[in-house]
Order: sequence, then structure tokens, then C-alpha cells
Amino acid sequence: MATRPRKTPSKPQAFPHPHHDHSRCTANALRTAETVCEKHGARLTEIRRRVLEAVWASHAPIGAYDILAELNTDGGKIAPMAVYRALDFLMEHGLVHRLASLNAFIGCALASERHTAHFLICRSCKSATEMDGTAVTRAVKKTLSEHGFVPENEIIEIQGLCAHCHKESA
Amino acid sequence: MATRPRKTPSKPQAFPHPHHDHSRCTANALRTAETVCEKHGARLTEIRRRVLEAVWASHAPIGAYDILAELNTDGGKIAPMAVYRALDFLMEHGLVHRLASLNAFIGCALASERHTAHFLICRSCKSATEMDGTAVTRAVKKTLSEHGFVPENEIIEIQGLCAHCHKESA
DNA sequence: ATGATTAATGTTATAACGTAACATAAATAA
DNA sequence: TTATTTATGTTACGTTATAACATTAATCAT
Repeated sequence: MATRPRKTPSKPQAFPHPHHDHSRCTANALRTAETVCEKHGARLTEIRRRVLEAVWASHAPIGAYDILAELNTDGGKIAPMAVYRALDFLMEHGLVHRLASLNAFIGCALASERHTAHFLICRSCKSATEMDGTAVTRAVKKTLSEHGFVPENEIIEIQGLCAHCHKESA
Repeated sequence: MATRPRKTPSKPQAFPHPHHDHSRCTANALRTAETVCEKHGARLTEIRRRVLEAVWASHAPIGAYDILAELNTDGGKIAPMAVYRALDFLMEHGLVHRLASLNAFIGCALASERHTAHFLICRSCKSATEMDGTAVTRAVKKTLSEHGFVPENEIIEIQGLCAHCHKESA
């Protein structure tokens, strides 16, 4: 008998330790991307992969034009359109999220599971991480039903200090 | 014995009926703005008032450059800076909110009470309204404490269909 | 394989959103 | 009335994002 599929992301994401081995995050993300694309019958082309790598260069959200600069460090002349197109692709497939409050993009650590992304954004170290949105989504649903509002997309971005930075500043 | 001050906005805001008497909303907003500014020792100058009026021209969020166009319909040459400065002022005093997901601004119907704004945004009629964020904020707080994250600002914007538009489309 | 079709990328130009920096004018305080 | 602060004017530019059309590369059907 198969186990019941879970409705929520497997683990609440923690803010990464400042000195963690980030190469593993990136490697994981790329492997996941390959899997996801294969499953979706989508092509992870050169430029899409490079954009994803740039996004995963850190846990801080990165702007489209910073990604562009990264891609062109070798003197290339990739245009903004190319980056935005790659980002659109990556978002469609759940590999990247956009943070509306920062006009910036961040890699999704839970790309293989469908979910609504809720973010915690640290104003000190600039990193951002997905929070477990289960309780919040429940609260939103409840409130919405009182309004008769039918939700389609939740944008939830909490800005503040992550545990590491808060400890530092104490 | 005085009644205990309420922590939450007095009433949950409903989506305005499509055919409501909007002139009253605007009039209320302007009166409130005067009161608030007086209380804060701030000046509601000509341009600030005109920007506020433009914002209150409807319940749909409006972009800064649309406000600008509105102000210049008479052939004036007000510059973008002036609009952004007025918007900054109005936001500081809680008279206007910014919707990060739309790069747009909307009048605050609860300007006299301090609160965090949570929005419902209808993709059909384009109007937006503040929801009662009490339950959501509670859920956010709870989740955050598990992360050790210290919140400073909550951006919550739910996109979907308001009750009126949902009924229409049914 | 070959041509038809779709998908992806290249290229140019421009729209939309937002701010820096410095000059001027208007209100308030001394 | 002069000094000071507050608000606005003005110019220029930075940043973010997309439209429109051309070209190239992959996939499909025969």
C-alpha cells in the first residue's frame, strides 16, 4: 500500500548557515532541474542552465540585469530579452521564483513539488528562504471565504532579520 | 473605565459594489487625510492633495505615471519626481499603500488606524481592497517563530476574483 | 533524408518604473 | 527680517521589463 502523498513541502526550509557548503545547493538544484524538465518534456538549454546557475550563485535574490552581467562576464552580448525569457521558462517549471518586493529572482529549493511560495527576506544578509506556508495559507483561505474572494495566486513576502543576523545584532 | 483599544481595523473591508457612490469614498478619504495630517503636524499641500485625489479616483490601484498623466491633463508639466515625492509622503502618513506586485498605489480606507495592509486584488475588475489580516498575521508570527525570523514588514497580496466578478463569470 | 512545423534564440528598439543631484521658492522659526 | 527648514522645480539618468520581427535550431511527418 502506497503512502499518501503529502500536501505540504517535505521540510520547512531553514535559513542556510552563512558558511554552509553552497556548491551542494547548486548541484542539487541543477540535478532537480534536469529531472523536472525531463518529466515536463521541456528542454533545459544552455542559456536556461546558465541563468539557473547564476540564480543559484547564492541564496540572495538576484536581479535580471545582474544575471545578465554574470552571463556576459566573458564579453558575451546576451540581451535582456534572453534572460527574461529564460526566467519565464524557469518560473513556469517551478525552478525559480520571483520576489515582487525586490524585483528579483531566487532559486526554488522545492522545485519537484508543486507549492505556493512564501518568502522570508533578511534585510541584513540579503538572503531569502521559503517558509512553510501551510498555516498562513489556511488563515488566508479562511479570511477570504468571509469576503467571497476566490484566490488564484498568493504573494507573501515577509521582510525582517533572519535568526543568524538577529543574533549578530543582539 | 475606558474601553480597550482594538488591535485590528474596525471592520473587515468588503469589495465595493461596482455601482456604489464613489464620490463618498473620495470625500471621506480627503477628510481623513486632513485630520491625519493635522494630527501629525504635516502639510497636505496642493500637489499631495491632487495625487491623493488621483489615487482615489477608483478602487483600482493606479501607477505613478498614470497619476502623473492625470495631474497633467490640463497641459501642466509636473515631473515624475513630484508624484513620487507626494506618494512617499502619503505612504509615510498611512494614507496610501503601495502594491509591490503591481507597481501601483491605492488609497487606504483605514488611514486613521495603524495597521499592516494585506490586499485582495481582483484580476477582472482590477479593484483591490484591504483584507482583515489578523488571522494571517497570527499564522505568520507562529511560523516565523519556528524559523527564529524577526519580521519587520509583511507584504501580502492575494490575487484572484472578487465576489462580484466571480458571480459574473459563473 | 527532406521539407514542414514548432520551439528557441538573436536583435533592435522602446516602454514603464523609479531616483540622484542640484536649483528655486515657500513656509516657519528666531 | 533674516535664518532655517520644508517643499517643489528641473534635468538627467538608472533600472526593470516587453514588443516586434528576424534568424537559427530541434522535432515531426512523410
